[in-house]
Amino acid sequence: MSSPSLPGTQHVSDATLGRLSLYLRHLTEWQAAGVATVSSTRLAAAAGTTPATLRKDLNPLGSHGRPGVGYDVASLVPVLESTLGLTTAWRVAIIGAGHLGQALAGYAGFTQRGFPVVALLDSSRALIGTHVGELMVQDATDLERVVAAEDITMAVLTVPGPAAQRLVDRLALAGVRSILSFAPVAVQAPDGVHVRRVDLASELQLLAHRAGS
Amino acid sequence: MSSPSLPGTQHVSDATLGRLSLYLRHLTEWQAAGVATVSSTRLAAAAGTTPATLRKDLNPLGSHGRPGVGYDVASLVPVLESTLGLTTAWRVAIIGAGHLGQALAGYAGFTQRGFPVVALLDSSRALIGTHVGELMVQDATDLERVVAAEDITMAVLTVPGPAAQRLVDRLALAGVRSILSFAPVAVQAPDGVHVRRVDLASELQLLAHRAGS
DNA sequence: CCGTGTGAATAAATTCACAGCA
DNA sequence: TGCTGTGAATTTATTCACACGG
Repeated sequence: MSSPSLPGTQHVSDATLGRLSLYLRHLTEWQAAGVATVSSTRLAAAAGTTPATLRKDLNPLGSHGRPGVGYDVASLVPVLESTLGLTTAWRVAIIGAGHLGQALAGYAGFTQRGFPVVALLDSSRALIGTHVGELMVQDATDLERVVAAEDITMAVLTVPGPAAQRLVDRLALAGVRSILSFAPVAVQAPDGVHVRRVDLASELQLLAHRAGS
Repeated sequence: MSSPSLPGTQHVSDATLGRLSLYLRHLTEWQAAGVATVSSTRLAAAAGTTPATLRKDLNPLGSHGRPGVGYDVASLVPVLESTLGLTTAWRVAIIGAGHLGQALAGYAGFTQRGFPVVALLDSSRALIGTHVGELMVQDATDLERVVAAEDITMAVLTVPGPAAQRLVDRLALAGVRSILSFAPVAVQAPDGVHVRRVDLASELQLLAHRAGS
């Protein structure tokens, strides 16, 4: 499945990407506050990691730090944005307008960080046609039409486990290649379609284990 | 009931725990369906991992599989529940009654999997006193009193980044040792207090990167 | 002096391979 | 024959240590 790294596109691991996202968040904050340079020690502390890890993370993106000074904030921000794929205009659809789906539709964090939610779908008669914030819940039967009409490039699945696989199949067929699923089941997707799973109850169980030991 | 009499709790990694949670989910489903035994191949497929990894995951929990047959479902379920800390009665408070907090308060998945939400707090005058499902939003100023009165053992933080650290400090001081934070900032906690961070926008950025490469 | 960039060392997680039991 | 349990090998991630530039 993994294609050899194309010239210019160094491989960046998932663990690293998660941290890059945090780095970017702090850098934009500091950029707005007028901070010009930042040392690896300071940025690492803000992101909850170590200076060594941070430098390793930033290394494959090119040299944007000056010895004795630190990293140039203004120079680093666009590089991170580009690496994280924020140069493309993403358009997100949320499938499943239950509690979680409605909340994510109204969650300002998504839009703020470059992922505007432009459609909300559900299969329940009771929900279709109702309004959640500025969005109207659309019929999940029309998934393919909505994806095309709204130019959806990313989907968030907040549906019960059993419904997830079928929706992933339909989304993939409709051309959506990035899917974030909250369903607590493993799903399969064709090559080129990326599914990432977040299991909230699982996170609580992990905490429960640690507290018990 | 029969807690594993092995005195030393073997170390189980975070990566493994995340998978154990998924295994448990499928096992309870199959147990209800009357399935008696399951092979590592089948369970691994359902959880989206490999048989070898699954056997390694289950190994430190003791031998519950029989060669040539597979794992005994009824025997494995309680072991996983015990390992994941589901034998204690957890009581969850959600701090922050914004979109995300309200959704999680009404999210059935938490209660279903052993983590009932029994309190919802916020600092906004406009929200205090309003009802979300069966819960009334309480004043975050009273955090310490609510933790004691409701016997809170776990907290979910759905507050803006800048507010997170202060609340972690107060929760730790009030005796809460397990915290799940949705704030996109690193927080520090004293020894014995576990904080796990989930950054939803970060998950989308990870997908965005993969799609761009 | 600081603080970056990076090779070397260490630690962790995953995969392989196979002996042995039902 | 099928499938577990587990040591060994491999891949991946993190930490250490230090040469070199401002």
